Amino acid sequence: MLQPEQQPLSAAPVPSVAGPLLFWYDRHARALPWRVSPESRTAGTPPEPYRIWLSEVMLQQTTVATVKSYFARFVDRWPTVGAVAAAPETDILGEWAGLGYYARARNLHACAKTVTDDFDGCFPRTAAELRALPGIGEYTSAAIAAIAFDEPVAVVDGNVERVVTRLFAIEAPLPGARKTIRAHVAALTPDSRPGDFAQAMMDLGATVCTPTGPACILCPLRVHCRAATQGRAAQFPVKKPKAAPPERKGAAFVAVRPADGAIWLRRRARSGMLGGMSEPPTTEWSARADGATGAEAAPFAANWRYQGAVTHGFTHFRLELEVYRAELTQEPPIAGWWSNEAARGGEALPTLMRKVLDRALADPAEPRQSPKAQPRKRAG
DNA sequence: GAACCGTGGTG
DNA sequence: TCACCAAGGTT
Repeated sequence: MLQPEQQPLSAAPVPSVAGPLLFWYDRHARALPWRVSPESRTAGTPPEPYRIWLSEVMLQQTTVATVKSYFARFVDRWPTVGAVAAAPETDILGEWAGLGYYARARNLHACAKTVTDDFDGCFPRTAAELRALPGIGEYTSAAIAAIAFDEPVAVVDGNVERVVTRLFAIEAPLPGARKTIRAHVAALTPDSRPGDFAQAMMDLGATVCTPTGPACILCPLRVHCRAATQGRAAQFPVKKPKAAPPERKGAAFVAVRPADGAIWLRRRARSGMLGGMSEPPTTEWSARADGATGAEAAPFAANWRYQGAVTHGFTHFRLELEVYRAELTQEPPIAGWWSNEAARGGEALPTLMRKVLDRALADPAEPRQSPKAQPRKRAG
């Protein structure tokens, strides 16, 4: 059913977009570690499905700049999907630590095992089949199918949404406008070079049709773009406003073994926040008013001393954790393990927990304001 | 649909 | 300081 604010697809500049966009892409495509250049592609070098899959999962809600170093370490350590499948899940989580959205890492491992066990180590070649694999949704299935296997499917990510809402000056707010956007992309996608078309749309969104200050003067599509024609590009996409995230509060307890400075860690539940990742023992993270804090909330008795608090912003709430420290000569009466400094770089510690450890181990003379976690250090 | 799930960069 | 954003998926 066509909504009043939607334009009929017949009004779309469909035939003239793919040509100039691919012409632009052949000259301005970004060089990325998982990408085969347009020239090599034309010369017959296909992209490796394994590298496309891995990069696409890492790139979910994550910037190219952040992904590059993680991608390099992953493919160096696990060169094939079979190698990922054969690795213990804790190793995958350890290599993913700091990248966020840790369900991606668990699903990545599950997906690798499915591809290895049920598909003889070869990724299925259609978006519909890929869509059934763990961690591969609407976007990622289309992206892999188009880029690795030349299937002409609509690939819609945040970049494409921005480009399309500007091209057609779509006034309806996201996420409601997604169906309309998808229909436009499907109509624009060519049967020839669908993978390059998808990557070209995303490159355009990342480098020219940017969220703020779009460089319309450099855009190969500006003559087709309604928003640019009206001088309103930066006004799109329209988004539904979100409520401010609530605050939660809790406490973290860092037990230190004086002999070698090792710290007692445990593994979080596989589901929920930071699922499967490592941490020093923490309380539940409750609403700010009734959060369990103070040394009384500790999982076992010790000479806990307050070391200051750390704050951390998650997608849907902000957290303040009080940090307590105690020296222990005996093993604590709860499940876990000692992790010394040499082992700590390889632990699956999320950024929040690295902030907690930094706070707990900081020199008491240091000011307690610095909220940044130290950059991740790795053993070996 | 909407809530849940991380983190780092940027204005 | 803060709000927004980034190659989204699952429940």
